[in-house]
This record gives sequence, structure tokens and C-alpha cells, in this order.
Amino acid sequence: MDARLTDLSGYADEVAPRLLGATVRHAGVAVRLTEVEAYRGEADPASHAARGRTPRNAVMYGPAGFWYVYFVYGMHWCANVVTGPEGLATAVLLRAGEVVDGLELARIRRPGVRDRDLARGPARLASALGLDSAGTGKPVDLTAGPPLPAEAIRSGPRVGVAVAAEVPWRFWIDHDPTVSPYRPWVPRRRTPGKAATAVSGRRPADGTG
DNA sequence: CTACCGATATTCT
DNA sequence: GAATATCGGTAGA
Repeated sequence: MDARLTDLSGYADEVAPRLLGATVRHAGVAVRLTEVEAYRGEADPASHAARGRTPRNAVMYGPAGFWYVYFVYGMHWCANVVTGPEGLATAVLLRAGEVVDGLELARIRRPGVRDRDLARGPARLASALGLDSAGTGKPVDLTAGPPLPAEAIRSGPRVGVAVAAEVPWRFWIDHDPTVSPYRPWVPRRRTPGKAATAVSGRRPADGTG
């Protein structure tokens, strides 16, 4: 890790915008971060730590600078960087970025995908970096980038969360083509084809700015 | 570009 | 049993 920029000791919502433009490295691929999302410990109802410590989220309670990688929807991995002092369970989800090194390896991991889309989305990013359950608990290799002008940093509601989506703890670089596409959150019903008539206007559409 | 929908396993209730 | 910090394919504008 690079100590210049990487003061990860604060809450995730504080650290998250500073991670934009930084580069993370894992398993031969480097990604410049263009979109991140903060989860602020047990007090944040959208956080995996909202209901206290469990075997899955235990890493979030540890010291800053380590990977918390979790499995969602039965098929995808998503990668977080743990932040804050030990015990706070606060972390930053890496949502999207641009592959800046190890391009060929990233293409192999995500066949048939345009370069711009290689890490455009949290599960895509984790896949490009080769992160899975084995990554959890490993130290994060993080390097500072050139400082970004304040006006290039945008923020808005978090994506995909069922609660507290209105809290503007998603941060992204304005006009960057690798920021993930907007996807509305829809409530899921188990009966196929008979989804409940969802209320529209659940979340404002402010996708990529 | 937006919108809908199914696939899928782990986690927790 | 129910919910889930998603993605890719397909359809339509």
C-alpha cells in the first residue's frame, strides 16, 4: 500500500472519495478505481454488519487495508477494502474501474467482453482482479494516483441495496466511461413470472452523471 | 440508451 | 424458508 494517499483509518464514507483514481492490484491485474461505495459499520442498515458480527463479515471488524470479498446472488464475487479503526466494521465496495495493467490476463478472465467493460461493475471488477473467497483477509495492494479536481468527483445513492439507498455514499468520477451502468433495484419474489407490481420511483436515476 | 427477467449458492432468520 | 451490496441476454425506443 502507498501511505501517501491511503489513510484508511476513517469511516468508509470519508475514505471512499479518496480512493477514486487510485490503483488496486491483485493476481497480475491492476485497476484504476472510478466508482466506489461506502458502508458505514453496524449503524448503517445497508451494511453487511448491520445485524452484528457473523462468520461472513468478520473481516470487516478487523484492521483497515484488508480485502473483504463476499459471494452474492449465487454466482458473483464482490470486493471491499476494509477501512476505519479495528472493530468498526466499515468498508468500501469497489464498484468499477479501468484495467491499466495485466490487460491480457483480464481479457482471459472475462472472455468476449470489451475492454471498457472488463471492470465495469462490482462483480466484473472482482472477476478481472481474480478475487474470490481466497482473497478475503489478504492485504490490499493500493497505489495513489494523481490528485483529482474536486469537481470531477460526484456522489449519489448506492446501487442495489434494499434499504437506506437514499444515503449518497456512492462516489464516482464524472464522465468516466468505465463507471458502471445504472441499474434500478427491483424487489424479488420467488414465484417466477409473477413479480409484484413494483412501486416506481424507488430511487432517482442519477446513474453516471 | 433504459427496462425486464431468470439463474444461482450462501447466509441468516 | 427467504432474501440478496449482480450480470447477461433480450426487447424496445
